[in-house]
Amino acid sequence: MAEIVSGAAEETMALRVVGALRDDIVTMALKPGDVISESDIAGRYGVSRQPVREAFIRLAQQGLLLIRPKRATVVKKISPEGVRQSRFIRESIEVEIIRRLAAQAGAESRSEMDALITEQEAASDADDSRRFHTLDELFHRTLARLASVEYAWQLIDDHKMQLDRVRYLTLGSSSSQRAISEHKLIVAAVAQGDVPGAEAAMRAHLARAEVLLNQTIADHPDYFE
Amino acid sequence: MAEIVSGAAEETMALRVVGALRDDIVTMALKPGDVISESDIAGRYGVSRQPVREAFIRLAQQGLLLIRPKRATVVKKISPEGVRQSRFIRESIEVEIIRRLAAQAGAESRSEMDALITEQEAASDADDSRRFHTLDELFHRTLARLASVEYAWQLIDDHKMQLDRVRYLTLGSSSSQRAISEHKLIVAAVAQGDVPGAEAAMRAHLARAEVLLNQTIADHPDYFE
DNA sequence: TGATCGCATCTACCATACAAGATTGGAAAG
DNA sequence: CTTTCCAATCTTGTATGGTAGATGCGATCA
Repeated sequence: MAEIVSGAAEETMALRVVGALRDDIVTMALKPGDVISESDIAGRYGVSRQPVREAFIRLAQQGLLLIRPKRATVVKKISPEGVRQSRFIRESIEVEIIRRLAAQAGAESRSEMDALITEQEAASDADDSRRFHTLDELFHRTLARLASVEYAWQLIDDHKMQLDRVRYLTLGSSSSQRAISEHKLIVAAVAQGDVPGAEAAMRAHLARAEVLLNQTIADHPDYFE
Repeated sequence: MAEIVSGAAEETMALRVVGALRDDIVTMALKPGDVISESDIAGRYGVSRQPVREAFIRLAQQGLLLIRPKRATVVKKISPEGVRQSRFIRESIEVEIIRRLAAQAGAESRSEMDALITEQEAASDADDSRRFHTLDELFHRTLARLASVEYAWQLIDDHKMQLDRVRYLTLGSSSSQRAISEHKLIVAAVAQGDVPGAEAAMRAHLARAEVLLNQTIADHPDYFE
């Protein structure tokens, strides 16, 4: 557990603690079920309990911590049902986004999407999974922006952290190639104005995660409820 | 601004303050743009600044308050774009819900929906707009439950408060009759397994809110950004 | 041996004091 | 009269002490 990066130039101590803890949780440095306390974290980061407490409240609202009053605060275990429903929300919104994109079909949109896919291929060839993850994130966000619903994307960003924890556990399984080919299918359908095709491609792309989820649960049963 | 209802048996002071403030904001007792402070609310409710501060953090994360560090805390003005995008999210999810319901079509589901609509008609005849609002809420939540995505409904419940503020401003305009007939159309389409029909009916039902929004902005321009 | 009670020791919750940035008003200078 | 500047007084941020509830372990008693 490293020191807080003071160079981050965050506004307040509380926000610094929020960022540090969130990173530790998403990257599994703090594992689901781990028990932490205000005093513990406060001492570890060299701040008082007050900003830590506020950080706990924020992270609890985001579903990463579970505050049990007068008892303890624990890193929330991953709820398989919650993951599925978060995925349902994301799928619902992305399908709607794709439908809009396919309907309005911009030429400059096509080139922008193509450029991102090219970058993803480069990252995949270099086995840079971290960069690939970032680009995949950007790909979906770009779809939202092109459909003029970028704000909506921000709204569901919180729930996405649950999915990120699962994704981190599945980092080694190189399914990048399949993801790229699926992205190509989506872009191609959008370019042709093929609404049902684009919708089906997007559903298939997102549905593949279900397999990974079940496998992850089998690999790390104590991280899930 | 009434006293905190101590009979509510809430867990902590902070949660009591959260509930009280949220009600005041949604019911426009605290208007968009109003400036409040921790000391102010603390004195008003007879508690210290600490639980009030935690309440502010929670409400800020839910988008109802805007904390400007070292300056002040204000009731966030309603963002028309935010309302539209929240509605986009809700529409995306509800369309997906209706699609699933229409596909699996349960007989007991039909009777449950019919019962709710009957109650709504009674509330509308009695001009009980508050009860009608509650029943309308229940109707949509029931749809989610019948589609086995009730947890997803909880996830989007936070964003719904933005819409509730707008809805509160449009309470007088008796559009209950139209809402009921629209609900009937949805249920009928679901019962017949008419997927496109159910989808179209749901979109129309939700789209009508856009008209109300524009009218509301015209009526209360200083409540919006 | 086994069960029950009590106390030491955790926890999060709340109150209070202090710190530091931001605002606002008026006074002073032009 | 206008402009500038400073200080009183707001605001939120942080630190710390005390409180009540929950837990766990050990002593005591049946």
